[in-house]
Amino acid sequence: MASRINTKHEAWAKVIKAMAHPSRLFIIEELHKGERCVGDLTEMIGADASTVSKHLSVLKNAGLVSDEKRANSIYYTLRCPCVMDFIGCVEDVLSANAKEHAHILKCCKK
Amino acid sequence: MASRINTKHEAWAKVIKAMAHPSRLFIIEELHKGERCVGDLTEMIGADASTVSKHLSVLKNAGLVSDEKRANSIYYTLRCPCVMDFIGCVEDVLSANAKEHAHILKCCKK
DNA sequence: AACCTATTTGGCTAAATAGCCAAATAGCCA
DNA sequence: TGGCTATTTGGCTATTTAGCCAAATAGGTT
Repeated sequence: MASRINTKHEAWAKVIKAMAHPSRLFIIEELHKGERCVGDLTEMIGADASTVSKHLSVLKNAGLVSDEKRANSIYYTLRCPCVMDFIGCVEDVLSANAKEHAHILKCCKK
Repeated sequence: MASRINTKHEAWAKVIKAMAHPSRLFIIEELHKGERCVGDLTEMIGADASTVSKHLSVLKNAGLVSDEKRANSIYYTLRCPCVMDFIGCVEDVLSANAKEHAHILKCCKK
């Protein structure tokens, strides 16, 4: 049978892949609070400015953020704040994992 | 300043990274409809069984799916169906991208 | 026990990604 | 213009990932 993976799944993956990095999730979380410029984010993340810039360009290419130049800085904005809603679900997954782990420990102790 | 990236962001990234692949998103979508065994998914995806098995183990390690052996097959289940809700938001991002792209084309034509 | 069927693991290669440094660029200000 | 600040790009290396094949494993069945 022909593969049922199609462009739709690839498009989804592109966006989700752009989110799949600790620094980029930090950026998303931070931008959810409000726009930030590259320098601020760089200082908060504590990595090389070029590294942060590249993370921002990954997010921008995926359409997750947009940028605007003002004064002598570039300000980034989260385009679809709904992406942060997803984190709640991710936390559900993590707490389910933690619960299961605790359960396994409990069983083994007996 | 010390980095503000912490374990939280790494844990989030782990889960999201596990989702960030077309085949794995297909699997998630399919499991959202109901449990499926490896053979069924393999046929639908049209890749090597070992490849699909590895995708499933990525999802399982992230805690996104669980498996249960029954008869002579292993059935996989989506543990937190909420992950599919997120796709709606991803679609929002994609349609915002499409809209912007159309807008740019329109501007250039003039 | 020997045999199936279903699934996983190991080994390999090709491709993608993250991060740093150094250099280029862009716009502001003297 | 020349210098300053902020940001991006290029180049490199180390690491991770995807996918295939072949081999191993796990249970059920005869």
